[in-house]
Amino acid sequence: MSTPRSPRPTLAGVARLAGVSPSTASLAFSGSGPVSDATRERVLAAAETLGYAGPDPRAQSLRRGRSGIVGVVIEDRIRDAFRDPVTVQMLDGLSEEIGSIGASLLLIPDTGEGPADVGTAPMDAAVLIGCTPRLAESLAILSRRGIPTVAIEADPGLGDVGVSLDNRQATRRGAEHLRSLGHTMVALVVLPLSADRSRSPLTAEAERAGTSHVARERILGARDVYPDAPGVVTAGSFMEEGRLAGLQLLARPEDRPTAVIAQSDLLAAGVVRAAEELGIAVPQQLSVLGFDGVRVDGIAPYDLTTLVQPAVPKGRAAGAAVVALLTGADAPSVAFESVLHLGNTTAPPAAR
Amino acid sequence: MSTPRSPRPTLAGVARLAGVSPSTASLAFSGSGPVSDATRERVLAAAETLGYAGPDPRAQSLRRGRSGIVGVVIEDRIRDAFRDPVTVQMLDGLSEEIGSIGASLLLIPDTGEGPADVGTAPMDAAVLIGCTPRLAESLAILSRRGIPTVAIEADPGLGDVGVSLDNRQATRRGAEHLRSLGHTMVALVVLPLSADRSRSPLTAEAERAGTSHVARERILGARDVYPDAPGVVTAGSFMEEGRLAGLQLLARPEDRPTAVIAQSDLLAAGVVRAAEELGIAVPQQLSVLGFDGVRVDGIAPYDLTTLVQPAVPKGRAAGAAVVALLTGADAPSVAFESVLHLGNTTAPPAAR
DNA sequence: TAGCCTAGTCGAATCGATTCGATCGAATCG
DNA sequence: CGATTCGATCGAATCGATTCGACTAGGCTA
Repeated sequence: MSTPRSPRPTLAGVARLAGVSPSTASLAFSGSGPVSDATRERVLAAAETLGYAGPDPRAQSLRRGRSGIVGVVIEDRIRDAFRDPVTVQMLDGLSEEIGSIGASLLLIPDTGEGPADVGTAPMDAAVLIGCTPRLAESLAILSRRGIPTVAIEADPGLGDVGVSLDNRQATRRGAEHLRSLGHTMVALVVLPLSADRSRSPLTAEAERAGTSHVARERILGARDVYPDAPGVVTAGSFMEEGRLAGLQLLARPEDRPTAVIAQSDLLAAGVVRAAEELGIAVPQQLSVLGFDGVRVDGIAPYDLTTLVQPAVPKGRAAGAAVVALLTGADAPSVAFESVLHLGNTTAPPAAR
Repeated sequence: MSTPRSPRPTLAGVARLAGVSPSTASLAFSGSGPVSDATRERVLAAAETLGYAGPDPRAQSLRRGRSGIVGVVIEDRIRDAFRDPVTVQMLDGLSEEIGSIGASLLLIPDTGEGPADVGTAPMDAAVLIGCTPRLAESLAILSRRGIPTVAIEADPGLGDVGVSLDNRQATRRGAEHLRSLGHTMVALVVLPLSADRSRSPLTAEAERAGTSHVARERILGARDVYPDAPGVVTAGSFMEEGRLAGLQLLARPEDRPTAVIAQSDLLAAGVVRAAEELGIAVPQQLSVLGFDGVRVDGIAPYDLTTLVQPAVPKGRAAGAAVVALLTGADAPSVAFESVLHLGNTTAPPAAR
């Protein structure tokens, strides 16, 4: 009659109804202390009566000093970040791993302006994916906030823990494969080198000015074998970009390469399509090498020769590092290796 | 000397150093009250000295009763959910819209078991994407927690606000287009009908047992025009699935359809590829109709005839609904309409 | 010069749970 | 049978900020 019932029941209310103290009620819910079965059931029954849905996570995270949230800093537009299957697979591995401690992922688009989420979002740890533009700034903010960070394929040394891939070495291995087949005229199809994503020829200048660690390393690996290979910089890791690059590289028969090293499978698939369009047989007249080893949707019946990187394990490793950082365990950086998968898109160059 | 400096500075510490009360310091940070410039600067300087990175979001959300987090309930595996470009685009629109109130997205994989995140994750509101299997249960949990929900393309009536699409009508319009071109032998390539995703012929039984609202509606739309069209149920919205379905449908020349209604652009693109492989010319010998109108990567130079749905606006609408729910404004359900885009993958059937 | 208003600041209560140490009764042990 | 121990429960402090009402000077009006 007199008590105006509060909109949401609280643990205190449940405790009162059950005739126990709030501390006991808390114990009954968390199961982390000795509580008699009778009491626990009384508390649970009271909760049922009141429609109490469990402890408020906000209060929990204040008191516990932990929110169960891991931030993932991605480039500004979700739709761009998630078009890359490797990113998605990593996220999947990451989610799986941190799920084991009951944490979940908060998406933090790293737009320069706006409500600077990197600075204000609640999280226990953050994972940064190497390709974000403002990586260093974001890291600075996070470190000031005292939030541990894991950096995936960023420049070495960034973040509390790094997860890296043998981009250069792997590409070199792929290039060596092409060389061993006898290719001498090889062209590169390169991932975006910097934040302003625009299509352009791969010039020495563009190469120097590039900020994408991954793209640079993969160029270097190719250059280890083919120091003078020309190339095209794309505007993103999409089949369509690969196709455009392919059309451009294959346009003039007189200086047409006999092999293309693409920096991603999507780009490679696009090059294959361009070749199809131009009536160039793959692999007889053109070899195409990819990178990633994701099941590219829509390239069947080809089986891309590519450098298979362990995308899901990479994500899992990042997740494990997060868990380690949060539990105070040792969190060593990890380096992953790619494996050359020999598909049917590479072959010796056509005899001329 | 005597005060063991606490690991992380707090607002109270900053206030003490600045010689003001905590309340004033809070005002200085949030800017929501009258504070003299001199004081504000003193507080900011003190924060700088102490390395204070701003109010703790955990405490803020407890006090404010709001966390700035919007949950997105997706199917269990991130890598599956995000392979669908429509989902990703919706997410993008959603993120954009809720970003306007400084909220960000928490990914909640809806696995049946495990730490039931739907029940424990902190969030101010939740968005459910229609295709999740345990939709009803999740909604029940959320409602008990008092968390407002927005359901995208779920069965009508679910969630506090619904965002829907004219799946049936749109498909009907597409089918009518095919009929007007003169097609009589039409086959369907259908999205997964239920949680157990397996390839199978589209039987009346499978159709009845289906739980996917979207797939069912799109079938009904096609049936409005072609009541007896045969079909194939795929295991997911992927090109490869479309290709497999296409190979199957087009295998025997004697009962080969002259047109295929695919329930997504990816499936449609796969059907086109299958036709290419079999030497069937599109659109001369086979018309293909898609759904979604996403820029399918890797289908160029075709321009798919498809029902363009406003994916990003759908996400934005969901975001706007969330904002409305949180600000107490009116949050009406929204229905979106698709537009038939006439590309170059449909044409009159070949004269025989 | 009395009266009033306003900008600036402060105190104290509050958000909802967790957790440590204390308490109390009963059971066990010698 | 007294002392010890253990299990169950409770009190009270605490996590870190926000916010409402109260209070104090000045400045302004009449």
